[in-house]
Amino acid sequence: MEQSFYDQVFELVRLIPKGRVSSYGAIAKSLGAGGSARMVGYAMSNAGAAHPPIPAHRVVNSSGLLTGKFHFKTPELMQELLEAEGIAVKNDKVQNFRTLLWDPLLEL
DNA sequence: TGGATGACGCAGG
DNA sequence: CCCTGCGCCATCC
Repeated sequence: MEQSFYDQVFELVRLIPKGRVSSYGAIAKSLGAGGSARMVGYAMSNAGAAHPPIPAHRVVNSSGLLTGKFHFKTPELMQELLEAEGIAVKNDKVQNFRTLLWDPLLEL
């Protein structure tokens, strides 16, 4: 059963280590779809409905901005989840993003 | 089958 | 640093 891009995204996102973050672009690229970063985000809209919960809060845009926070149950939830894992967030942006970034291509 | 959609990325001002 | 516009492309209806 061919797993759609969605499913591949879900599985990869679930592999993101606690206390680390990843970006839509990095995920898309690791799946061999460099230009479809938007699809990654689009896939995440299903994250809330997906069965094994997906740590979508660990996925931010290439700048470390919490662009998808409005898709959570509450806009504050995303930041709170990140801070609960030891990730500093300021002004909707992940601090030390470059350091915390988990690139599947490099670390998997 | 075709066209709209979108939790992005990058370049330019 | 902030904002704007354009391109990308799998999925949905």
